[in-house]
Amino acid sequence: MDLDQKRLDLLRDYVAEHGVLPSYAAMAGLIGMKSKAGVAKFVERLCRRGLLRKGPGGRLAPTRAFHARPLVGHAPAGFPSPADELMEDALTIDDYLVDHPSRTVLVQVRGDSMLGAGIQDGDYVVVERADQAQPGQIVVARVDGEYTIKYLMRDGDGWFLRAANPHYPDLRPQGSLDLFGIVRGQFRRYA
Amino acid sequence: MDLDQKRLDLLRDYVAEHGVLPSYAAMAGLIGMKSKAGVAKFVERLCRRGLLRKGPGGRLAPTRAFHARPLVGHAPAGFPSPADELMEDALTIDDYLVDHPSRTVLVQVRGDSMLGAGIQDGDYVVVERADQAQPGQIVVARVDGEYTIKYLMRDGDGWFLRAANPHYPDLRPQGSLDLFGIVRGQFRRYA
DNA sequence: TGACTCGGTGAACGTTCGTTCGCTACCATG
DNA sequence: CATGGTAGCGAACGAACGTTCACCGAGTCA
Repeated sequence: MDLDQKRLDLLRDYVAEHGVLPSYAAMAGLIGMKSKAGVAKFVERLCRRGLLRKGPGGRLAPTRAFHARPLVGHAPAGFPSPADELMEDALTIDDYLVDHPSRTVLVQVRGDSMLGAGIQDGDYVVVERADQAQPGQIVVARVDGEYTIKYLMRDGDGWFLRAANPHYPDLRPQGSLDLFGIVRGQFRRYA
Repeated sequence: MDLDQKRLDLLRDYVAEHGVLPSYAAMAGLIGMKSKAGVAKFVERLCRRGLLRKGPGGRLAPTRAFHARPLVGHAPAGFPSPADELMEDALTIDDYLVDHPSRTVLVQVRGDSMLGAGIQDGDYVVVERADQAQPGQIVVARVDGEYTIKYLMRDGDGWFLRAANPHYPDLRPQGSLDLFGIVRGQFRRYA
């Protein structure tokens, strides 16, 4: 329904501003209704669409889908008109990049040693704390007292780190190579 | 306080799972208290730290800071021990990448024409819908019926699109060049 | 040792919440 | 025309909510 879509937008704006869903009474004022009963039916429609749900104690909660951004298609493959935002495809950036919130931190990258892997100076990487990783993964490690982002590699002589930029030499730790975490994702903003 | 930090983690996990803050009673069970009054004081401490706040109608709401992920420093410049997570620096990925939620969509990139700008095949870009842009910005545009991601450029002959990959020729639209949106950000996940 | 703060308990209180029910209006379908 | 489904109104209800108050033990400082 088109009217409900308008109301949904108002709801999203409210949540963006206040961080919580409004009470039924407040929602009535928000979306232009006069009775809480009307709101209840509206809410039930949203639940059916999977945008809201009722958690423990009957508390109303927004779902993933509520926060998700529409994913309109591919480029340059020619994607469908953005008008038909069926929300069939949608994703939440944060959820997509972070698997284990409590073990995850962000690190801003300095330098161009990983340029070949699409990681530029100034980019942020999503790092999951870990003390072991697989060869081939991009990791944040401390080697000889300094933190760095590199590919983790292994050969007959043991573990070492390799930049994606061929101008950098491989890094073989003198002592131990201690891992800070595994790079799970990356993001960047344009001016 | 260290104890409150532990409780905060529990709270975050709860919110991650249910999408809403628990009631005071439920929170008591969660963090191991026996009275709602104790919870009220705990909540007040979190409000003072700027992690929660009370919205309209006294409704408790998580703030930006509540959702933010710790930003531990820079690499490879040698960043401070992750132990001192003062949360002084923290950011919310979604907020960082999206300025205008209602005008923003995500598009998955196909092809390597923007490789030089650090945008790889399979990456997602954050696109803000717009029908005009500045020269030099990365845009999604439809040229001769096909959508594509390129630098928007302008010279004496008018507007055209340029790939970051020098193997691709400039794209000069036969008819009009219609803009879909401006690329505001980019993100990617590693296996 | 006394005074004070801080984190927590337990109970009581008034409010606000979401639910429910009956009703009306509209609109498509047969 | 009758019919059934959908959208909203208005009022009433019980339950759950967050607040408040008095009280207690542990730590701290003079």
